[in-house]
Amino acid sequence: MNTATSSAAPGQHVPRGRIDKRQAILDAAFTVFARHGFALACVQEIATEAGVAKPTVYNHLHDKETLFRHAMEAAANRAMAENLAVVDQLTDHGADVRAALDEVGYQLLQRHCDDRSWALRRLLNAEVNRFPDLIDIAHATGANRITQALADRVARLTLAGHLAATEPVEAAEQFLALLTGPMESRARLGTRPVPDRELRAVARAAVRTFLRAYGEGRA
Amino acid sequence: MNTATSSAAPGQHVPRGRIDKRQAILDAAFTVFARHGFALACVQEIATEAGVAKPTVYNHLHDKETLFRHAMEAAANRAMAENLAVVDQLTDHGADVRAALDEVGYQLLQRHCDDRSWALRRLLNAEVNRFPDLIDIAHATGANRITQALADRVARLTLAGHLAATEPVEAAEQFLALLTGPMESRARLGTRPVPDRELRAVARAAVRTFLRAYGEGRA
DNA sequence: CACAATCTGAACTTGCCGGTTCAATTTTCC
DNA sequence: GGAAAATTGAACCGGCAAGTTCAGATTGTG
Repeated sequence: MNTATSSAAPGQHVPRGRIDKRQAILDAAFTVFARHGFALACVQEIATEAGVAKPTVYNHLHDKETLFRHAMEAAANRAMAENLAVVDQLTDHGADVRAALDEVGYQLLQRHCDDRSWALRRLLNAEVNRFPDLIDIAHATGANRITQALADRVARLTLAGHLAATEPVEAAEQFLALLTGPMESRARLGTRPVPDRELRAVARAAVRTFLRAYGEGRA
Repeated sequence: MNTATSSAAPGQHVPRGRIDKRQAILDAAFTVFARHGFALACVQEIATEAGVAKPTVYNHLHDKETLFRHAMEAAANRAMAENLAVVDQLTDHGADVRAALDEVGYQLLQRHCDDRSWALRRLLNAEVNRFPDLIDIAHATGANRITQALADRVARLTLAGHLAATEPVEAAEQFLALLTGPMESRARLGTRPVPDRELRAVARAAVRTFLRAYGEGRA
């Protein structure tokens, strides 16, 4: 396979040959699946969106199901990486815990309210009956991973005397719940863009009650 | 030919005439839609599930879309009523706030983890693109309604000196978030039955941090 | 320039389902 | 008992999309 030649996107013009068609197909597949759902998404539309002919799609990914699986997995991995990067920011700040949590909470909410994030969760919900294994993969590489990473940070903050979290994983779970819970009703399942001001406000509220419950002054 | 008296299930003799076919059709529709999603659910299967012929379905509800809408609306109303009944239990108990919140939280989680509740949320997520108005209706008669009812109870408890919630709606939102948030990862979108013990534990944890943040001792 | 592999556009087969029609039967109501 | 309304089974139409096939265009390589 000569997919090697300049896989790093030399520019814009799509060279009619075989370059990184595969990635383009996966991206287009996620977009179209997000638009119509699995059942009504036709492969022709995916091919068109990717600037590719239909047989080419079937050449790279044998059928619609594997196409869906690979597209979902790629999207989940990307979202997970972004969220982990945000959580890792909680390492340095040791002084002002509230400010650090505010910022991390805000950025987590930004990722949470991204169009592709909403689409990913929507598709997981929608097709859980047809692809039961996908939810295991997504939760393992998704929610659980982030909860654990956040629990690590909480444990460090607790040892440093900045928090009083006796159960780091429980505290992490509840912090995430306080962040994402109030968004469900505001974002209308992703159909309504939430202004940054509102994200900041929700993050502040979440951090406020989190610190009231797990703040330094608590036993 | 007549499908003959008592073709099946001697328990409840099916009165072949027009009785409450409509309700049977709506129930069957929700079941089948939950099973296959809107796109792949065929009306023939709904008719069979309801013990009815296909033209009868189209006789009561003109097409597949209105059938879906009515089925979803009925399911949402039922779920809302059940949740409101639970929240209303928070009226009498004035003494032991923690015990009352524990019980209400547990029962709310039970409703939240019901199969039909999960199916309802799944379908809302899945078909939000095709039925954008459904989410408004569901949220208005669902989440918002319950949040407001709970906020009412919180306000009463605050005035009675049992809580220190300066913002009742925010407190209610966060209480619900603390309850339902940790369930997402545990219930696998409803594909995994969560034992009662776990529901109790999650409710206790939610009430614990809620009372730490909004308990009587707080300002 | 020629060879091999791939990509492309289009047409085709196959299967499924929404929605309708219709004659025969059943139920309800008077 | 009898008429009106509803139900039933079955067949039919129309449309849509998955997946395949095929000849011809394009690309990379020696």
